[in-house]
Amino acid sequence: MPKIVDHDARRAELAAAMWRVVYRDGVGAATVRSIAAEAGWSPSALRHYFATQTELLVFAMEHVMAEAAGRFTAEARTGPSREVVQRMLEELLPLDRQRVREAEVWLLLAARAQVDPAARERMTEADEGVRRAAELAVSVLTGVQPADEAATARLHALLDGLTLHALLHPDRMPPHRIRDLLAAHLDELSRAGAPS
Amino acid sequence: MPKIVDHDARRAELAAAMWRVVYRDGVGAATVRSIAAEAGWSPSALRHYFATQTELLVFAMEHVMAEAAGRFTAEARTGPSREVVQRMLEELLPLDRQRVREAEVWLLLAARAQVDPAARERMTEADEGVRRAAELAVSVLTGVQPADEAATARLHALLDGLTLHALLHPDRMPPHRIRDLLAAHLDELSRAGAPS
DNA sequence: CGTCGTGGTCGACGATCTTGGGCACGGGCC
DNA sequence: GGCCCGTGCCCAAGATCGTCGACCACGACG
Repeated sequence: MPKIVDHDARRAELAAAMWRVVYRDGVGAATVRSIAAEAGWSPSALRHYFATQTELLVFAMEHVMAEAAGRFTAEARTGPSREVVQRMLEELLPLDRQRVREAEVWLLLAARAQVDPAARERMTEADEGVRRAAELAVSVLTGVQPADEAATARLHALLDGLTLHALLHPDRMPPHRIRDLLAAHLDELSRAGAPS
Repeated sequence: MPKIVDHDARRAELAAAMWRVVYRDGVGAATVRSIAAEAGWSPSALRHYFATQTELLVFAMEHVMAEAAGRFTAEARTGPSREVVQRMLEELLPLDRQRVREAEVWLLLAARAQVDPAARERMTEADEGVRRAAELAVSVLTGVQPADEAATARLHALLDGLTLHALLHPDRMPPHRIRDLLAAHLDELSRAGAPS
């Protein structure tokens, strides 16, 4: 049998090349050609590992989502306190330049999901992670198990809305303001759960 | 001097043609060529009224935003009650097929704003309208003048987050659920403002 | 009635993603 | 050790997109 390469490793390598391009030049530069050049291959080589550009974007997005999940499960291990919950959710928000760039890719995929059916279904997994984080936060802050479904959905929407505003108006929505608004919402959740 | 046409009228006509295409075939079909064909002109003719595609999108988006504003200032004229505020904000949410399509264009512009500087600044006006609506709602529900700034920003983020989720998971976020979640948030605002 | 600027079309350019055909390399088998 | 054939990879072309430049036509003004 012929030459054998580790497909999973190659896919991870290509995703890493894409993130290098995105971090350095922005999401606008994330073209198939530039990513291939960054990785040192021809554009056609990408097709052996990602049939379409959307697949590459989704794969790369899932990768950073998994990293974020790792960050906040590490946080959660220290115990489900109020501060831990806040830091956990902050891991999902674009509070530094790198995560702003990641959020740009997320937004690009959201827009593409309106057109590309493949992006639509695979995006679902991505923000299921955010939903679960919101669920955990609500459950911890209100002390109710299972977490209130409506409160979870509202927190989830708030997180994505804050992300969107951070991208659209970075001047009006600097990191500390995002943190404050999130804290205000979490405060209300705590009050609602423990009215005493 | 040569032939004279009403530029503003022509621009409105082109925007109307674009919305016909979007309503019928989705935002993915909103290409320069298809819009020109819908309007009955050559693609180059658009350039006399919109230098770039982004300009057309922004203009068309501003048009429907103005319509929405008209709808809810009509509502507001009946008096700033709790029900009026809810209906006013519901005008801004994708609760029917037509406004889902409008929200798709909004999302497309948001993604494009990450790349196209022209889209970025002009998008600002668009969601300033949403921000003002949120401000009015907060002021009415809490009975505090001027409206609490943080509460306004949170409501604004919630509105955009709900819109996003309605687009990404229409099955998990049907219209009545959007309404319920909004109502829950408005209830909390009322309680916070009038604790007695 | 002539002029010239505006309105409009055609064609082309550059960039994009995607696809098909072909070359090379190298591991398995005799 | 030498031959196969399948995998990996590239080149070039196709399709579609937004944008631009050159050109034609019409019509209002002088």
